Amino acid sequence: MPVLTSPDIANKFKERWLAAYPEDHVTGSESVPLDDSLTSLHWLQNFSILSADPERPSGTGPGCPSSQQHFFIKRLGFPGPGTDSPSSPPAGDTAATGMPLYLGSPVTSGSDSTAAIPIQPSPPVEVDYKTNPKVKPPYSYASLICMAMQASKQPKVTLSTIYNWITENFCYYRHAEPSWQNSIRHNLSLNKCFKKVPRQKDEPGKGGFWQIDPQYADMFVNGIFKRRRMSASHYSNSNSSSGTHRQSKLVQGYHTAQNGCTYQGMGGKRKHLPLKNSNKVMRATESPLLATEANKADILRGDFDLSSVFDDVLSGNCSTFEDLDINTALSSLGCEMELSGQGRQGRWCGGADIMGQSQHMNLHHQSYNYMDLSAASMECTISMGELHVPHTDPQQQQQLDPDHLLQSHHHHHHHHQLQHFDEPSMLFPEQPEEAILQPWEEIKEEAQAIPLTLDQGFGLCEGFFTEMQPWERVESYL
DNA sequence: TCATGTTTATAAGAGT
DNA sequence: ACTCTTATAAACATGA
Repeated sequence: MPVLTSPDIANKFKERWLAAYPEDHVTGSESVPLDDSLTSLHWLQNFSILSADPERPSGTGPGCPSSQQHFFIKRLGFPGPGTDSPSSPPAGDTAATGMPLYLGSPVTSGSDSTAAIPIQPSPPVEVDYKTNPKVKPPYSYASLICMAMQASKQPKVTLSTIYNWITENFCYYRHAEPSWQNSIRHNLSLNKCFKKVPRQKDEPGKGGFWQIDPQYADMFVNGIFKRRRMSASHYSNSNSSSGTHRQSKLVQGYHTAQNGCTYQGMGGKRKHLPLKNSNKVMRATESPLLATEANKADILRGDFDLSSVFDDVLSGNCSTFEDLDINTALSSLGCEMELSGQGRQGRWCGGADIMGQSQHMNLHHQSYNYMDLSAASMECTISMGELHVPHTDPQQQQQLDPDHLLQSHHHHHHHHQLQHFDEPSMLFPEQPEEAILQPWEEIKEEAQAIPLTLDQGFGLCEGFFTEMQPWERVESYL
């Protein structure tokens, strides 16, 4: 099958989008000046778009994903379903910032990535992280942990589960010296985003369980850690207790509180290769050329830190509106907050596991809507309706290029459909005790965590996109 | 003994 | 220059 490169996809999508929505024609050069926090959500949102496709063949077994799925899995570099191979991430992880979207073996030429989007300065290449032991996945350890937690489908996971998932999905770590496990443990211990759940006394087994600390749920956006570096003005401008509160956490230094959920999920742009093997290990993060590409891709994917936006809004720092299509952001949140009144709760990490793979988690009827999730840091309860900035306001409505519209537009038109978050997040399972799976109920986690399907692994993160309409599907524009 | 978990130290890339 | 963030290494403790 033909494999489309990123520019190909973008261009085709753009063309078809504009054909369908000529009113959305804006100058492509006016990309949104997203700050760094807005450049790191991508892969999972993309992932969500794809995996949210209700018609996507679900039985894509190992090695036989649907074409689209395959493309995106490859494209996103995320360990996909089952044995599908992880491959180049789309600058999702911080560590991926500035990295080539593809690395490794060339796939397609991208020669017809034409005018509209002059990206992809170098031939796209692709890395199959699942089978390529040479390339270190550009995900931070925190992100890896996070992925493993998501993939496990359990509210809490053991260390070995995390190990197993990582080794299963990233060949690099299968062959790497085990020091990376030390780093994983180090991350779990130091990063306050991760919370240890002690094993019950009468429960056999070793070690405790780990989960995302709900207190930091708002730092966990769409399945990845977000840790944007706040500007000084942001700090000073934030006088609401909410904003201040959370920022006070955020600004905790790594050395004073390395734990302060300082991980961005998107990993740092770190090469930092051990001398002993730096010559053989190539981390796919080092193409300055493609940093721009990555940013563009971010925009293309409409990735931004919604929680940060939301936070900004609530803290009265509306400067963000100048940088973001707030409607997009808010819509993306599924944000008519009335949803809480339905007893259905939203969450930052979306998670409508629409395909009903929630057998295990149906026990968890914890109530996390957006407010709940961020209750620790945001004390006001404001209807999102009040926050809507009329997107007829030319000053505030950001000029989106068609690529950006890829995502934002469907939010504009369909955010009302994104209000349903049927599935409680398993990542922040601070539900009433009786609702929590007892540790011993952790079902064969080692065996189960590995061979995940796309949906199983990441349905959790589909929150914003779980109810995509057919027209919303990317492939319909390709 | 080994797996797990905590803590300290250090290095380095990148942002401010 | 300084700070933040992440990676890496290592010492040490604990418990099965």
